[in-house]
Amino acid sequence: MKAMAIPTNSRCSIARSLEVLGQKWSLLIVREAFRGRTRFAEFQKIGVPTDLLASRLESLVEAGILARRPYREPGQRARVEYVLTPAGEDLLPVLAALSGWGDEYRPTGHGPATIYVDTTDDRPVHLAFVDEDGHAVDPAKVAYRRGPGALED
Amino acid sequence: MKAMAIPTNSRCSIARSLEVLGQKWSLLIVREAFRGRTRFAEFQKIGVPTDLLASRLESLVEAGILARRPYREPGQRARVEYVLTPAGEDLLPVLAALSGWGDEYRPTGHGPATIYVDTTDDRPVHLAFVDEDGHAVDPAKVAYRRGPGALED
DNA sequence: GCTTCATACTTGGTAATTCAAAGTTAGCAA
DNA sequence: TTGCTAACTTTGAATTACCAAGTATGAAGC
Repeated sequence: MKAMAIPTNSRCSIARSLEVLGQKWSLLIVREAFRGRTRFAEFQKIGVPTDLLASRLESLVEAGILARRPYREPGQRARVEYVLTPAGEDLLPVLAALSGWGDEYRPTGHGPATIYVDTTDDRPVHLAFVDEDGHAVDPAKVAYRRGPGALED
Repeated sequence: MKAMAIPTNSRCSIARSLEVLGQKWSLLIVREAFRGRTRFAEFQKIGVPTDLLASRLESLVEAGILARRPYREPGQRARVEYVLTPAGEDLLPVLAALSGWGDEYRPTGHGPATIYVDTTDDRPVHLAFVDEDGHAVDPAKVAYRRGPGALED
């Protein structure tokens, strides 16, 4: 139970997100959480060393991405499992962006291992930039600009 | 000039993307490239140690995200700079997803440092899941599913 | 020709992080 | 009291990151 505080000092929201998510295994643990995994032993299957898994779960809980939830199997002692919080659920676009890019530029030849669907009708959806009316815009026309919170440099 | 090969072995496209992008500083270097930075000395300003910067630039070039381009300032020797390739440009959704999440869940109180705009009319855009007709769908209804390239487990 | 300068890296030493494997803890059951 | 299981800790070696200093290249000025 060591400190492990994650400082939040950058003006850049990408850098701040990466303070939590940029550590090795963090996003893969979140991915497993989206796949319905909740328990230490289940997360372990992705190959993360157990000491790091314990440390990353602690960071993700501290960052509000996962929440500890007690559970008890019949005839077993009480234990804890880890479930996505709303902040964790909102990481789905990050995973979708990474998998979309990986499918396009680092393909395996087996097709995508993950797809994203609208659960109301099971139709596939994908990430896109949309305008204020909710209509997709040409991604080639989208640019990165400085916002109100940007510093000079 | 050492080897630095990046293996691509995972069936998961998120893991494959992270083989390149998950290394420390990689995504921040890409972010700077989107801000128009191209030169070693410019990238250095974000605080990355020079040995890592050299190593990351090499990885990003090897991954096809950046390309080396010779240039020459008047009265100076020929040098190289680093520009985004199409594969690199297509990382914009990854940055947008990370900054969107960071703005919401790790805010600074100064407003977003980065916004994304449609360059045809300068109107703000944001990332969303869209259906095949290009219409935004409720993000709470989107789920992660296994695709054709997934392995059993 | 020799020195100076700027940019783009290397190198060397140290600190921090990651890894694999083994050990620990807590409570339940036989 | 012993064994069992899931969830961690600990240990020590390997890798990676960090910082400061140094090197390489070629143009320009003297």
